[in-house]
Amino acid sequence: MLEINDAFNSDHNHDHCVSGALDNAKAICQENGQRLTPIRELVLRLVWGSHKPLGAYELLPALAEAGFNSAPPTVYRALDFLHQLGLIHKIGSLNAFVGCSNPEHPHPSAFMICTECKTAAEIETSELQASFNRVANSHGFQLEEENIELLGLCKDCLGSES
Amino acid sequence: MLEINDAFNSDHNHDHCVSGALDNAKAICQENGQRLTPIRELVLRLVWGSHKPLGAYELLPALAEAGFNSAPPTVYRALDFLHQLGLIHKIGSLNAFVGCSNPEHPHPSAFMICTECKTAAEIETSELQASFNRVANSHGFQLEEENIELLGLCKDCLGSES
DNA sequence: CAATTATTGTTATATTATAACAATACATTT
DNA sequence: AAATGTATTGTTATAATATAACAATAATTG
Ligand SMILES: [Zn+2]
Ligand SMILES: [Zn+2]
Ligand SMILES: [Zn+2]
Ligand SMILES: [Zn+2]
Repeated sequence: MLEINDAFNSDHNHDHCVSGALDNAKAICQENGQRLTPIRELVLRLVWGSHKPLGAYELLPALAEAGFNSAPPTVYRALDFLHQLGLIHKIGSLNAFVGCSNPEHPHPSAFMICTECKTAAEIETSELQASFNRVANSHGFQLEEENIELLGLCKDCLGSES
Repeated sequence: MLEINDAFNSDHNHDHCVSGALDNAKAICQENGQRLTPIRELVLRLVWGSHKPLGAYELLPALAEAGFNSAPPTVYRALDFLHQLGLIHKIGSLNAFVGCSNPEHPHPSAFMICTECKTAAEIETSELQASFNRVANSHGFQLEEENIELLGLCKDCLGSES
């Protein structure tokens, strides 16, 4: 059962993604005794504005519009906070951030990323996990974190090629 | 048969890695009608100085010492050249580059990376490939490139913990 | 040799990220 | 509520990573 979020389904109700993410964030902050301050919530909303990973500097204008300080440390602090709680992932090859679809269950960062429309869809890795563990174990490597990026063309972009 | 290079074997003869990499580079440049100029060869040697990924700016001093121009574009051009021929990989989460152990056979970038000693050991992904293809196919995704990073502690660093 | 192309040199700038410290807001104790 | 300590945000400066643009040189081709 390989699951994925709805990122590549252009018909999905994205408001559900956002409201779900906000609900998750509130619950997780609660559990961890952390505060989802206005800045943090705004940054989370902005990151969840779409399923396309956003760079830190792309968030600054919206912070300014909302009346907050919009210097880099402000947004990086919020991103670090959200990242540490597992509410967002960082896509290393893009230097960009995207919302986590399932923060209630901590898991590695694993995405299919469309190089055309830039959409990043999170992959459920439980099946892959066995393979990774086998590779690691066979070399005495203690696996602690994973960054998995599958790059290519999503269904929609394949369909609309020249 | 999961294979790996000798990166995590501290006893390995690293001169073999370097000379092999140089031989491969010369052959591949030949086949592709490209020139392994002195700058490009030096950058490749520097990247192969160890199995620890190096940032572009870490290479500049050595370029200067060797009498070359040592401005960023020089090293980025050489890195881009080597990357396009598959002679080196870029580790996205580190913004750093490491030599490819098997450039004769183009393949995705896949590494185990020790967060303690910084060594990056390339993983043979043919077994994982089936899983990745299955995930991609099941979502109509046309897989074109992969960046796989497994982070953790290598055998040696596990053994010498406090 | 002349013309063309590839490579390198050079200067400037764009992009991404963090350090350091001050000011404010929040929480806790009295 | 006032005092205290902690967490968060504001602010300025700078570090680290990467590219744009054009000039100069070297290599290749005709
Ligand atoms: Zn959505
Ligand atoms: Zn996630
Ligand atoms: Zn070696
Ligand atoms: Zn390789």
